[in-house]
Amino acid sequence: MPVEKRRELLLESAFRVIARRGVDGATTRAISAEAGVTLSTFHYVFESRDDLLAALVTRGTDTELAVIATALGTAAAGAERGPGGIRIMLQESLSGYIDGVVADPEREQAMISLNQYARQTSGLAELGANMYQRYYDAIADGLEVAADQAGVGWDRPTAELAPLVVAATDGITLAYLNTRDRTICDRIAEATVTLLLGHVGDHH
Amino acid sequence: MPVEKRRELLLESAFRVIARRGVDGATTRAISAEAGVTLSTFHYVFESRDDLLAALVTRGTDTELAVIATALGTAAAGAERGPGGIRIMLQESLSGYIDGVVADPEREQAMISLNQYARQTSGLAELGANMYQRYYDAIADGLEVAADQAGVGWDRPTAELAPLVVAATDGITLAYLNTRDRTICDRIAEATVTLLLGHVGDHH
DNA sequence: GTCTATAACCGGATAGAC
DNA sequence: GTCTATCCGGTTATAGAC
Repeated sequence: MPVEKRRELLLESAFRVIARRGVDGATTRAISAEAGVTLSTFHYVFESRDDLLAALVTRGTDTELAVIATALGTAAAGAERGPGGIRIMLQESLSGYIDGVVADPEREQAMISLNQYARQTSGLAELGANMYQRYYDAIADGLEVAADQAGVGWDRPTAELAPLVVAATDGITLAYLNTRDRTICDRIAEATVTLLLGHVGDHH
Repeated sequence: MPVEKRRELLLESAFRVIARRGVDGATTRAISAEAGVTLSTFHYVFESRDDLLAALVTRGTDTELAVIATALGTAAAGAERGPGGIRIMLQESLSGYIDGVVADPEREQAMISLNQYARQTSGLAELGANMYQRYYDAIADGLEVAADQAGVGWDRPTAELAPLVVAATDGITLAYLNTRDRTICDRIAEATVTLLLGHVGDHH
């Protein structure tokens, strides 16, 4: 098997192990076993465990951004004109996010675990800071596009609204992971939608 | 030194080590060194590392609840009558929370690390679920008291509003840890206050 | 109660055969 | 490229002296 393929396989295996047992539970042995290869193969592909984890952190950020972008994109595409269009778009985006969390809570566990690892690992810490800025940018973009589509405007820069959305998704994720109660998540989402609608101006 | 005193000392040391290096970095050696005792003393007081961590998780929840209760209590005590009183009380509670996060981000790192550890440790997982429920209860109580004090009411059960507050604090914490930008936290707090004020009824 | 010393184990990483 | 075998450092936990 070519190195590139093995590399991908190992990254996916590592992510699954992290989802179950956290970053510190993701030993080189556990990852290799999950991928069905031996320890030597691991080290043939990656120089070290740290090497794999760094790759996984950047990859995780990128795929997460792609997910956000498509989620916002499809929701925005279906938006009708007027504030009602924005409302529906926001509702669908957030309930779509909740669907994702409920369908695969372990994925979120893994993302949180990786974020935390990055934050307290020198060399990856700046990357974590960047990660949030990129989330903010992506969401600000989505809000912009959606408003254009609906023919409305925001009463302040979307760069100031985006952090509210990210904070809401973080709050939703932690609420679900800790309580496993979707109703609570739906309430947080509903409140977030109301909040954002309060910042919709008459028209662009 | 009596066992009870050593126990407390070791728990505090463990918390500090976790704040710096995470739960997995909190080895028995590191904790013992931080406390200025040897490994054997550790095992004289605690049966095992797992034993200490379990104790720390429950203790962490309790102290956090106490912090919340007093923060809400003092903020509520100073509240004037009418919706304006509620607004000030909410603003002060949240900006006080942000002050705490900014003053000691590592403490929050430790809380997050412990919460995550509890969630994926069998035997402690249920405790994590309980933890959030207790936060909800404490905050619901605080909202109730504050409304009484201000002579107003909420347009729905405070049990439904409390998760919004917890989600907001989670969002604030993660925003700060990842961006180190207090301005963003203040915006999230301000939005949360506005959101909650939207649920204040005319009077109780 | 607290120490030093050590047993038993697990983790990352490498050597060398194939 | 992938394997088996091994080294080595670090970790939990315990034994036994004081």
